[in-house]
Amino acid sequence: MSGVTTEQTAADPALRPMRADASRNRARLVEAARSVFTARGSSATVEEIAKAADVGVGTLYRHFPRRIDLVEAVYREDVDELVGHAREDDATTDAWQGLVDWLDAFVRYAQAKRTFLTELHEAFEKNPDLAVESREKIARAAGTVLRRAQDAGVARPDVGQEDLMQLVGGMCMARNATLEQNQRLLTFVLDGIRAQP
Amino acid sequence: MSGVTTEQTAADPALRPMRADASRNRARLVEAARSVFTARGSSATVEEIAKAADVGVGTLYRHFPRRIDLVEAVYREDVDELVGHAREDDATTDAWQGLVDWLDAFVRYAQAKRTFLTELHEAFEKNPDLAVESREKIARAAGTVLRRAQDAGVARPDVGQEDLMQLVGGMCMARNATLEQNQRLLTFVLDGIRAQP
DNA sequence: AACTATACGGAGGGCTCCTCCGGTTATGCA
DNA sequence: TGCATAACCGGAGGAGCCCTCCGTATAGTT
Repeated sequence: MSGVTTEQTAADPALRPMRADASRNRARLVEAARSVFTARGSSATVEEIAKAADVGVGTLYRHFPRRIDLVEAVYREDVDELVGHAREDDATTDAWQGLVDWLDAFVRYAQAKRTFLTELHEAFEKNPDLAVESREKIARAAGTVLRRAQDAGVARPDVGQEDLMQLVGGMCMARNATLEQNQRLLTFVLDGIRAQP
Repeated sequence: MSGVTTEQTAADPALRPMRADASRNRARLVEAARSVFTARGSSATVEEIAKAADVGVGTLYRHFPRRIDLVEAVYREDVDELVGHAREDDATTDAWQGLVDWLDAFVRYAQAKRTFLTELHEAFEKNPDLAVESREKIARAAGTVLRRAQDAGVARPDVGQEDLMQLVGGMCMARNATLEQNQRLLTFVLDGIRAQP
């Protein structure tokens, strides 16, 4: 239920808006890919994904010429959704709660990333820009929510966005850590970041 | 030139020593696999490896039932060679030089590991024991060389083996770091560890 | 030297990624 | 609205790769 987005492939400049069915199918394909990758991991096949999206393999390959492009598309959506969280609650919610919510989203994102990490690593290998672009996007988002909390006086001013990423990112990268463990650890980090009255 | 080792698969207990040609072919296969994986990365095929070892694919599959088993074998050899370095220079060489040499070997090992990291991650995924066993082996070796240097009074006594691993391991995991950069960083770490007179 | 257990080799099966092209559908214009 | 055409859909099939099977060759033993 993410609305009808008339997005188009990043390659061609907007000569024409994508046809309605094409953009709908593209969205369904990414959604299906996320679902199948999460369920079957590395052994997910493109036929499976096409079937889950109610689409032929030909259509799939029109949108995503190589299997790895699907992985990339899913990952890009995940990253965009994560950084989107940082923009939404601009003035509506509490600054501290905004930080808490965003870090929680980050932990969930990192956890989800681990379910198809082998595929993702291959994507990074094939397209190094993907890694640096995503890292920058996320760093900017982290900076936004952190600075907002600091400006409101609820977060310690001597914590940098890099510190935050290092702390939380490293935490999530550790093997055999469950979502619950990471969320528990996150509360410790948050206690450490909160401004002392 | 590693000598004729009459090793056998880890699975079956020693009912009989491996036949000479079999053990020779096994060694050649691992050697060929290392070479081909290093050269072609993820796109290395088993046919290529068999040809490089002057052996048929049937023979390859007798020794390594699945492609991933080859990756595992190469990795195990690399780890064993690394921890071997820690034992060789027991009383022959200087304790400090022993530590330096071993850490240098470690950096080289980590660098080599990155050339086929996608494959390796899959191997860890399939066989989690491989990761923990290797980590323990390496940790023990690190402890050995470190303690020896500390007993000789040339390394600070307040540095733990875990600190060492965290420091050097984390350093090597960073993306786009060259062997030279890491070796430079290693000199800083060594300066920090050396006992102050 | 003969015998037997063990290993070798490579043709072929099955699966997966990806391509190609005839049929179908959406969009712009009269 | 109705038509022309450009864009899109679908699935059969090619190519390549992992892995199996079984007849042949060889090392080790008596």
